Amino acid sequence: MYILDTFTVTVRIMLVSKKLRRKARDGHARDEQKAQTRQNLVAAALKLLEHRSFDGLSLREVTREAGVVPGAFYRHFRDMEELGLLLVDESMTSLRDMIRRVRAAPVPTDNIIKRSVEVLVKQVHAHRAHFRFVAREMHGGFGAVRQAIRREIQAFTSELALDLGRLPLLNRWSSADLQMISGLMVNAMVLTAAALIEVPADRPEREQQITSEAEKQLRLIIFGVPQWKSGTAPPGVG
Amino acid sequence: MYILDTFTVTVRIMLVSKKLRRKARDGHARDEQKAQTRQNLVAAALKLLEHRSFDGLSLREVTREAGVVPGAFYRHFRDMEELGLLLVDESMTSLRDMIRRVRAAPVPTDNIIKRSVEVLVKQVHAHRAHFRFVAREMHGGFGAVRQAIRREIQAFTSELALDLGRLPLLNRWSSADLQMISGLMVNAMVLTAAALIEVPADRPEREQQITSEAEKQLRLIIFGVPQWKSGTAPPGVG
DNA sequence: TAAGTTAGTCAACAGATGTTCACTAATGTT
DNA sequence: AACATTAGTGAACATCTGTTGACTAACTTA
Repeated sequence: MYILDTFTVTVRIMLVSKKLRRKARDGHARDEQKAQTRQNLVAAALKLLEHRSFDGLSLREVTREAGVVPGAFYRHFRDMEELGLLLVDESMTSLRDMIRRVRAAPVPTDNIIKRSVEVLVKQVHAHRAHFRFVAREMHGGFGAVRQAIRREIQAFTSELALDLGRLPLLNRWSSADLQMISGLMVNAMVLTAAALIEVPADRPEREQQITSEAEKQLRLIIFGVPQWKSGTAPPGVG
Repeated sequence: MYILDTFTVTVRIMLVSKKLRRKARDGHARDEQKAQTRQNLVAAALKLLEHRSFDGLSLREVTREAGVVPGAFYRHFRDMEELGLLLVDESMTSLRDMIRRVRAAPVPTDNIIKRSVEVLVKQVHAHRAHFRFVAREMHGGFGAVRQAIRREIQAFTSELALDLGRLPLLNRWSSADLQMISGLMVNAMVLTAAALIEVPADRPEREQQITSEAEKQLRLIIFGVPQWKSGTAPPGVG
């Protein structure tokens, strides 16, 4: 009886030993541990979103993948929706980093286009899951998430329009037209990213093909501008 | 005892009375009824896909919406996947109808672009659910469906490239370049369709705005072509 | 008219889901 | 050293899921 009780206690301690993952050094061990779990949940979600879309994703799957009991989810998010919106936030940060990187170079450099595509490819590789999430949920079934993404992409497009306005080639265009052009470019970039994500890891030549196509497309868009007059058209076409 | 049995029978008949929906006139009443239910299932799925995406959709939801018991699903499809592939098929027929309609006009007409966008808008209104499905599942989480859509869109793009090659403006371009240009145009059209779908029914001015933006984009793409030489670039840009 | 087919029903199943609750032990605070 | 806080556990719940099988009445065919 005495021995049995001791045994039971021992087992119990082993079962909850996960809590010992980190020891208390500074005065914030608890907050750090919480942040760690929260990030585990986010990472788990992103991993699962490789094969499902967001509204085909269950709360229990996420916690299972994160190595945590279902109820623990509620210590971090009220909803799956709240998780989704956090993912949007994180993902858009990846996008913003990208444009910032392009802008960081001295502006009137040659080869802006080539450089931009290079940065895009690098960023897609570094944040594959984020880009996949954006491309997928941009048209996805989860209303709140979709709308959040659209709003952010809209803002992103406006930023790009401002940048484009500084190029000598484009600095005489109306902001509405610049908006349109940057819209076209953002579309091309998002779809390029989506295509890059689908490339199997063992087929690098497909990737080369996609990037050179993207460069061509961007060139075509930018070079179309001088030829283009709003409202008019060449004979036999527009 | 006697009365009770009669009552039971009566109730039973009422419960299954749904089968009387159609009477036997010609010799195919059964097949017609089956086809009708099948179409109900498809329509139910499309309706539900207005707010969910395909892998967030359950078999039971579909049958419930179609007014049929869950087991009945298997008389028509083996899987949800089979249903999904049928939806792809139906939806792509809508897309093909569209390009056929544009092509039906005498080719060297003026205003090709305006006409194309008009047809696009009409088609989106007529087959809203189909276009939503394509836009959503093109990047969606359900592998088989996504791949089927991509394959069809690829074929669609090639068709368009052929058509473009017949325009006097473009008939000297390599097929690879034509493919690239039509890719750009298909992107713009798909995204335009996606944007049109999101327009609330009570805001027709948003729709006007989207269509005129689409026209501008297509013009820009086509007018960029003469200016554009593969591999070269204007000073300070490419 | 009799016999055969079958679309759809009903009932049951094993399992997965979101959410809640009391509990515990490591952390933080006094 | 005593106290309060809380991240994570474990168990239970009602509900939903996909799939199966036996059954039946409308249809078809002969």
